[in-house]
Amino acid sequence: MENTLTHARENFIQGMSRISLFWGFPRAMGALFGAIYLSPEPISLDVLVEQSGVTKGAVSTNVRQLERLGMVYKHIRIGDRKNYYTAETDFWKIIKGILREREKQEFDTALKTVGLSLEMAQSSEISPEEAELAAFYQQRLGNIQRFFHKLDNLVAAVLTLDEFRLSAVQRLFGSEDTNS
Amino acid sequence: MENTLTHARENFIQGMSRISLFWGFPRAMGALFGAIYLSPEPISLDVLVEQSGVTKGAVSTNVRQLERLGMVYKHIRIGDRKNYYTAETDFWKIIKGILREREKQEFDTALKTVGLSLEMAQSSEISPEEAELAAFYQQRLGNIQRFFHKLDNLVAAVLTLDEFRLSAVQRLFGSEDTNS
DNA sequence: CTGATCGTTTAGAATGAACTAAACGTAGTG
DNA sequence: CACTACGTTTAGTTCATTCTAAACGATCAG
Repeated sequence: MENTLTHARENFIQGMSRISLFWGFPRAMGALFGAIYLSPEPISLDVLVEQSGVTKGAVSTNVRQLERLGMVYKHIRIGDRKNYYTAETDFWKIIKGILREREKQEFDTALKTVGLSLEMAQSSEISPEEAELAAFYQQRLGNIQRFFHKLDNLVAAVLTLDEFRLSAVQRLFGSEDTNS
Repeated sequence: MENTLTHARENFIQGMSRISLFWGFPRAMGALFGAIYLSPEPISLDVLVEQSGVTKGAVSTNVRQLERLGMVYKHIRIGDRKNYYTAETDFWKIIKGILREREKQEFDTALKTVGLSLEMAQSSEISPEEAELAAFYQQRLGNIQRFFHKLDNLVAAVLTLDEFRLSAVQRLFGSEDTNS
C-alpha cells in the first residue's frame, strides 16, 4: 500500500472520478475506467472492486455502461467464468461515441421544441393586437432555431473528423504545446 | 391563458428548462432565460416569477447566475426600485462564456492530476521488479495527458472563433441547412 | 446432486442539489 | 418617521441519483 505506483494509480482513479462527475456521469464510472485503463492485462471484476473501492453491484452496473459507451471491452476466457475488461485507448473515439450518444439525441428534442413554439407563434389564430408580439416571437425563436441548427452541424462536423484530421485542424489554429 | 402566444412561450420555457438541465445547470436557470429571451421589453422580477413559475427567491439566485455567465443583463431605471433584465442574443458569445467559465478550469485540474500521477510513475523510488509496470503506467498516463492537452487546445481554438469565422468553418465541413 | 464461485438485480440508505416559504434588510414615499 | 415595495438570504424540505448490502440465479467442479 505504501507503493509509489499504487499511489499513482489511486490518484489517477480519483481524478477520473472527478472528471466523470463533471461530464455528468456517475463518479464510479470514472473510477472504473481509470482502473481498467491502468491495468496492463485484462482486469477482472473482483480486482476492480478492490482497486476502485466500488462495491460489486455498482461495478457490475457501471462497467456495463462503460461497455455500452464503447469505453471498455469485455473479454471472456474459455473455462473461466470471470469477465475481464480492457480499456479503449483511442480517446477521440470515446468522445465521438459520447457525443453521438447524448448530445445528438438531446439536440433533436431541443430543435423539435423550438420548432413547435415557432409554429404556434406563426399560427393564424393570433389576434391583430398581438401581431406585434407575435412578430417578435417569430424573430427570436427563428434566431435560436438557426443557432441550434448551426451548433448541431458543428458537432456533426467534429464527429466526422478522424484522429489525423483532428491534428491538422488543431495545428491550423494554434498554440500546440506551449507549456511544460 | 388560452392564448396561443402564451402557449408558445410556456412551451419554449419548458424546453429551455430541459436544455439547461442537460448542460448541468439548474432547471430554473433555463426557464428564466427563456422567459427573459421572449420578453420584448426588459422584464422585471415579479413578472419572471409569474411567467416562469419559479419562486421569488430562486429567481433572485438564478438570475444572478445568468448575469454572471453573461447570458442576461440587468437594467436599473432611475426612480424605480425594480430590476429589469434583457437577454444576450448572441448565442455564440454565450457558449464561449460558459466554456471559459467551467470547461477551462476543470481541464486545468484534470491535467494537474494526471501530471502528478505521471510524476509518481517516473519516481526513482520504484523497485526493479516494478520497472515494467512503471513503464506501462508512464506510457498510458503520457497518452492521456497528451490527449487532454489536445482537447484543451481545441477548446481554446474554438473560443477564438468569432461569429464570422464560425460560419466559415461550418461551411468548410458541411451540410449547412440540409433540412426543413 | 451438492457446493462454491461468479455476475446481476433489487430494495433501502445516503448523499447532494435545488426549490419553497418566510424572515430580513433596505431604499424610497407620503 | 412609519410604511410600503422591493431584492436577498436562509433554514428546512423535497427530490432525484447513486451507492451499498444482500439476496438471487446460473454455471461449473467434484
